Amino acid sequence: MFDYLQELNEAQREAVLRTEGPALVIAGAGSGKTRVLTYRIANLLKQGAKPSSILSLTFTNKAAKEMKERIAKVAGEQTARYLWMGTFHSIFARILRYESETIGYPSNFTIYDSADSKSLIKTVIKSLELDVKIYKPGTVLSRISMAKNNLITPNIYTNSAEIRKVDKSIRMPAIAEIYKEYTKRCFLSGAMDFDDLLLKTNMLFRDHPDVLQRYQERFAYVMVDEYQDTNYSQYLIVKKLAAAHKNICVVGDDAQSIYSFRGARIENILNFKSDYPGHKTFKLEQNYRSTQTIVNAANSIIVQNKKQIPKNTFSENDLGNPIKVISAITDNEEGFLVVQEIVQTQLRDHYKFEDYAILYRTNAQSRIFEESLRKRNVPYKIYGGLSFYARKEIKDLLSYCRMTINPADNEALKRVINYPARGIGATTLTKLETAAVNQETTIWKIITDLPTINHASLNKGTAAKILNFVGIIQRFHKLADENDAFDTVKAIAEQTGILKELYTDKSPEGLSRHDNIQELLNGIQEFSINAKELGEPEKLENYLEDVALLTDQDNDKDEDKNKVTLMTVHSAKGLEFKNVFVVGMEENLFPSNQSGDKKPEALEEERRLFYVAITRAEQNVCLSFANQRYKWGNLDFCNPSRFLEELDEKYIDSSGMQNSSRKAQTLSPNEQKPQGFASRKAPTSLKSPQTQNILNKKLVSLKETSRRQNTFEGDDASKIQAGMVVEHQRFGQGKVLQIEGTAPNIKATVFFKSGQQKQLLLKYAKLKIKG
DNA sequence: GCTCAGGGCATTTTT
DNA sequence: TGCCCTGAGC
Repeated sequence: MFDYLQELNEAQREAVLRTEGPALVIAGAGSGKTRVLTYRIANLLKQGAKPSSILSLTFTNKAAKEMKERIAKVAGEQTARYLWMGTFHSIFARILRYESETIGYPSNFTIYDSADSKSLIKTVIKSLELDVKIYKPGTVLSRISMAKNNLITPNIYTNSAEIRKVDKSIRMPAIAEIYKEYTKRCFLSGAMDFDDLLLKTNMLFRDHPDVLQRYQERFAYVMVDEYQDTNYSQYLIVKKLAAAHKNICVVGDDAQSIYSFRGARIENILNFKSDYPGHKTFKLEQNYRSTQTIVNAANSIIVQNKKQIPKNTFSENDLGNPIKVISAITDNEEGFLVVQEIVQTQLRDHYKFEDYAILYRTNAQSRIFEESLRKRNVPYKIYGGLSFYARKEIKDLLSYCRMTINPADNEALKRVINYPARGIGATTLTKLETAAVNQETTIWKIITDLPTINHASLNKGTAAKILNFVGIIQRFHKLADENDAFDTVKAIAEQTGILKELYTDKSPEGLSRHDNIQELLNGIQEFSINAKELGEPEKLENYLEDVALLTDQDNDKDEDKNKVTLMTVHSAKGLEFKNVFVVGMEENLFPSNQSGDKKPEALEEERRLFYVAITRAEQNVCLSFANQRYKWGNLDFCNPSRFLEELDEKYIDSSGMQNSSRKAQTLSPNEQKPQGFASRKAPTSLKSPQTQNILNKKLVSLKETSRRQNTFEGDDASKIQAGMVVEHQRFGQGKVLQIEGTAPNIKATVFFKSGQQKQLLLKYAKLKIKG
C-alpha cells in the first residue's frame, strides 16, 4: 500500500486500484475527481507501467496542466514528462503531425481557429455566388462542424437526403457545396480546423489499420476526463484506441453535461456500460467542496431529470447557510444589491475578493455587474469576451509567423499582405484569389510565380509591391530556420514595422495594442527559454503548434489575484469559489418552463446548468433576478426562473425578497404587461427624481439626434472613467485624467488635444465617449 | 484606402 | 443597446 491511498475514501481507492479493464467513474461535483485521476496514474507508474504507455485526455489545457503538475509532485517531473497527457486536440494534432505523410498533409500544417474558419467560409460563400445574408458564415460553420463531429464527410453530406432536407428547411440548400469547397481550400492551404484534428484522426485510424495498431499497442492505458462532454468523433477515437487493451477509464458526471450545443453526447457516458462489457462502475458520491445545504439543494433540482445515472451525492460538511435569494426591481438595482452583498459579507466574514464569483448565463449580462463593481471600487476580473489571441494585433503578428512556417496558409496571407499598408488593396487581392481558385492552388503559389501574376492583369507597380512582400516572407523563412522562436518573432515584429506603427500610436487603444504585442513577445521568450531548459525544440514552428491550441484562460496572471470573478456558468465548470452569485435568474435566461418550445432534453440541460452553477460554491450561494430588464433597448418584464420555485423553502433565505420597501415598488398591474416597445426611462429606485428628470430629457434629445451619440450626463456620467478618450462638443477630443464627486455632481478633469486642461461638471457637459 | 452612418442582429464555447 | 458589416463618399 502506498501512503497516498490513505488520503482516499473507499470509492476513490477502488477506482484508483482497479487499473485493468474498463472502468466508469461517476464523479459528482466536488468529489475529488482530479485526485482520483492523479493517483490512478501514479499507481500505474508505481506498478511499472511506462509513462509513454499512458494516454490521458482532457478538454482544456488548464485541466491537463493541473494534472500534470500534480503527477509531477507524486511521481517526479521526469516521469510526468513522458506521459501522453493533454487535450484531445493537442494530442491528436501531435499524432497527425507524426503521421502527416500517410494522410497527405504537410507536417507543419496550420491549425485554423474559428475566426480563420469563419473567414474562409465567408470567402467560399461569396465565391459560390451565394448571399452572405442568407448563408451566415457562423451558421454554416456550425453545420459543418456538427457534420465533422459526426464523421460526415462532404461526400456523405451531399448524398444524405436527410441532411439536405434540413438544409433546405433552413433555406441553405447549398451548404453541401460550401462544405466541399471549404474542405478543398483547407487542404490546399495545408490547414486543419479544430474539428479536422479529430476527424482526420478518425480517418487515419479507419483507413490505416497498421497505424491504429501501433497506437493501440502503445497506449496500454487510456483515461478520459469529463467523459460526458465527448462528442461522437472523440468517443470513436477513444473506443478505437482502447479496443486492444481495454484498459479504459473514463471519468465524468452526467449531471454536469452542459455542452450539447457543441456536440457533446451525454449518451456516451450513459451507454458506457453497454459499450464496454465487463466494465466496473465507481461512484464518487461524497462532496468535499460544498455545505450540506448546497449539495441537497442542487440534488433537489437534478433529481427531476429523467435521463441520468442514479446516484446519491451527499456532504458531511457543515449544514451551512441557506441559499439567499435577492429580488430586484431592475437590472441596475440587481447589480447594486449583489455588489452590496459582496462588500458587506466581505467585511463581516473576512472574505477576500477572490472568494467571490458572479456567474451568469450570457456574457452580455456582465456589463451591469461590472458597472456596479466599479462604482464601489471592487476589483474584478472578467472571463469571456475577446480572447487575447483573438485580438487584431496578436492575430496579425501571428499570421506573419504562420506565413513564415506555412506560406500556403491563405487566411494568414490575406490578413498580412497589406498590413502594415503596402498598397496591395482589395481589388488586387480579389484578382489573386480568383487566379488561385481557377488554378486550384494557393495565393502564395500565384505570387511566387510572377508570369502568372501578369496573367492576373496587374500593373507593374502592384506587381513590384507583391514581389517585395514575397521577399519579406522568404527572408522570415530563412530567419526562422536559423533562430529560435523568440528571436524570429522579434525580428518579424520589427522588420514588418508592426512594432513601430503601434509605438507611434499614442491613443489608449494604440498603447494597449503595443502592450499586447509586448506581452506576446514575452510569452514567446518564455517559451524559448523553457524549451531550451528542457532540451525541447525551440523553433517558431514548435511555438505555433502550442499557440494554436491555447486560450487566455490558460495563463493566470499575478495581477489577477484577489479579484471578484465574473464569468458564464459554462466557463465556471471545474472551478470552485467560496461564495457564488448566480445572477439574472429570470425565466428567459434560465428557462425552466415546459410550455415553451423547449424540448424536454433542453429543459434537462438547463437544470444541469443550474446544478453546475450552484455546486461551484463552497460556502454561500446567492441567487438574484430582476423584474424588469432592458433588452435591445426595450423594457422586458421578467418572471423569476421556475428553478427558484423548485428549490425547497428549507434551503432558502428569502429576506432579500421580502424587503417591504421593495415590494411597495412592484409594478402596478397595467404596467406588468409585457410591451412591444417601452419608452426608455431611468428606472431604478436608486436614482433621485432630480436625476431622473435630467436623464429623461437627455434621452429624448438623444433619440432626436442619433442613436450613435453616446452622451452622458447626470448619473450616467459614471460611465465616464479616467483614461477614457472623450469628445466634447466645444473643446474637441480629450482624455479624462481624473473623476471626482458623485452623481449628479461629477467633476471630470479632461486634457484636450488642443492643449488646454478643463474641469467639467458632467451634469452640464456633453461628452461623447470615443471608440 | 479610409471613415462614417445606417441596417441588421442578438445563448452557452473549448479547441 | 451595442456590435459588426456594408456601402457611400471623400
